[in-house]
Amino acid sequence: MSSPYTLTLPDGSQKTVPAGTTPLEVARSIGQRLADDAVVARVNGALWDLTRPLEGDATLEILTSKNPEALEVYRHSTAHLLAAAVLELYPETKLAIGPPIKDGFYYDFDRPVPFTPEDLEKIEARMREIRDRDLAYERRLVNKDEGLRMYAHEAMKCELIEERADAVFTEYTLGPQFADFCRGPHVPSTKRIKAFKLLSIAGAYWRGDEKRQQLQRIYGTAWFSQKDQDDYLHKLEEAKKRDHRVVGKALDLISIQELAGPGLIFFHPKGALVRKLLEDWMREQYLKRGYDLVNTPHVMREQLWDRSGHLSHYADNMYAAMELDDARYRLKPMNCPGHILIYADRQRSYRDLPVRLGELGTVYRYERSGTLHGLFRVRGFTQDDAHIFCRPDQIEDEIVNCLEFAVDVLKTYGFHRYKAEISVWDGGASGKYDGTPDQWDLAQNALHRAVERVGLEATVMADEAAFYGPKIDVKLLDALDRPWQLSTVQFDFTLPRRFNLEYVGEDGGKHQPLMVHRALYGSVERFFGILLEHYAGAFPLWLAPVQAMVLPIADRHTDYARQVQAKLAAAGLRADIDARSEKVNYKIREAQLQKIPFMLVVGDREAADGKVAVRTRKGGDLGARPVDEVVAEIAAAALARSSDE
RNA sequence: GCCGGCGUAGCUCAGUAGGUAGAGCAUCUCACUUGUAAUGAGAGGGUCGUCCGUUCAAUUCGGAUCGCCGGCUCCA
Repeated sequence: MSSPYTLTLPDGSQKTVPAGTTPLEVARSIGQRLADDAVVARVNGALWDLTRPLEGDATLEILTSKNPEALEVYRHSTAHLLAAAVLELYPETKLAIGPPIKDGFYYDFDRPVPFTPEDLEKIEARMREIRDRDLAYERRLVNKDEGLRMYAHEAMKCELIEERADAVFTEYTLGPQFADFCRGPHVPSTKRIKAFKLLSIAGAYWRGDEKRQQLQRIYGTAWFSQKDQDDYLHKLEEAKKRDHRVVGKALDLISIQELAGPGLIFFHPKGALVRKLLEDWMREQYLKRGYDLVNTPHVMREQLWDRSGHLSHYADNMYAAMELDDARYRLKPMNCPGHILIYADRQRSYRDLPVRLGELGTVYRYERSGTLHGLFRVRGFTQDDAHIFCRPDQIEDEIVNCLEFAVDVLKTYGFHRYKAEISVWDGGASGKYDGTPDQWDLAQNALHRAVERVGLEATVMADEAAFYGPKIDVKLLDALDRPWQLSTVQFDFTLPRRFNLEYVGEDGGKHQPLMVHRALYGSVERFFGILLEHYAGAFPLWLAPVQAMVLPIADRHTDYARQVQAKLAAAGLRADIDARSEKVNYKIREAQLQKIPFMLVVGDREAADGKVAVRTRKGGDLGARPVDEVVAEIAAAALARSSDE
């Protein structure tokens, strides 16, 4: 029992230590710096408190602030600090859970009186006070029955203990008052916690279930150093500045009108122009890639939605029926039934397949008011929606084509980091999925093989498929490393059956085609918003609503400026002229704020020599050059659709 | 939908312990004719989101409602 332990360290070396040694002591024996920098240990693969004695031979790794898992532990400990501060200030508060999350942590509380922003300051101050007391995070073993009695006043904790705890569970204390049912591990003591800040208060449902009580969640951020935290807060500020709602307003691209209703987007002239470019590009691609463009009505009889199953599965998200003289009509929430009707309008031969029907289809969905968000979550939006009907032997190629198309979209718009998620079923165990095991196998295999063929990095999400079929989603990281979901390719085993879709096979018999939904921008509105944030409003040349602004220095240069503008227009460029009687500095500032790619300054010298002084929004003053040369160059750059400038 | 916060000029925001409001920018007018990120002066502009209530009096207090923001839930 008291025989020494043999520890295996990450470099493969071995170390013998007395029984009951803690990881922290081991770290110290290696070096004081390591001990100072240590946050948590990994013992036999599991995270372990630095101060928890080892229990036998083990592999041991000391995790320092360089390790992402250590940061999670650190944030979890900060969450405990928050809870301890809240209980000191507001002892009647009940605890729910307080996990680390990306960039920080939160803790959920139940308290009759809501927290206010002023409370947040008080709590944060108290956290610092407790931190300075340097209390230890002490791990204690508690017998389950005894624990339930100890936590009797904490109903939510009891619920968790009942559900998660073994016969003996662990709790972590912080000083004499605070104890929390918790798996741990934690940093050794509160003085380890350096930089943190409480950020916001929000409502959250107990266990994420909206039928249960609503708790108050306090969000915070925590970092190993003040600098890391400052960088993070700075990044938040930057993100705020490129918020598409702010930029969209500043550049006069879009608006949402209260009189018209929430979640409904108005595209102003410049926004509409950019949108047209996005749509034109997409339609061009459809035709190039063998899709047929179709258009389907915006309102259709309710029977159609009954047949498609939307009425029974999706009615909550649909606008209410309109009574017309002969029937009830519904605004379309999806384009698929319309495309299906076109497919089914005539008999299809196996030779006709694949049939690819595409539409920029505007759909309306009733989204709950609290979920609306700028262009990202709206009630009316346009999907670049296509449905592919094909034979089983074609499906893999079709998926490959969809994925290549999706990657092309990403590259065209300047997104270089992305990955795929394949959502599969649970194997049929739950019975919640439609379709036969054969269908699921066929479809999921096709998805996996297609991902491999395209060379996409993909993760498999078990039991995340839609009930009607597996899918693959493409997610991207934008200029600020924020993830967005973009393209989606989804199998549908349900609709072909509901609409009795058929084709006549080689054998003369009738067969059911496979059907795939796919949208690459997803929603044009949302994609527009993502682009706005990605580029911070500075659209690349080919998308910029105004590509060049001609700036006459004085009124006498206006005529020459118009000639320059005419040349730009003749080259197919969108050029404006700022002929106001203002100083050049003023005009430049405005053009710059409008993120116009090229400013062409013309004064006496340029007018005399047939030149323009070129200024780019990024590069500043580039000097004077012949007009024709400059126009040709800009036109060529626009045509190249470079995503960077 | 739920929890919390917010709603004052086109924009960003100040203000009134209840006595019908103010700045900067923008707009308009005039002067300046300008050389790479804001020329100066003057003028116009708000039923203080909407409705109801309390009050001699409400932008201010109370209630309702609409919208927005941060989350939760849900999702393209």
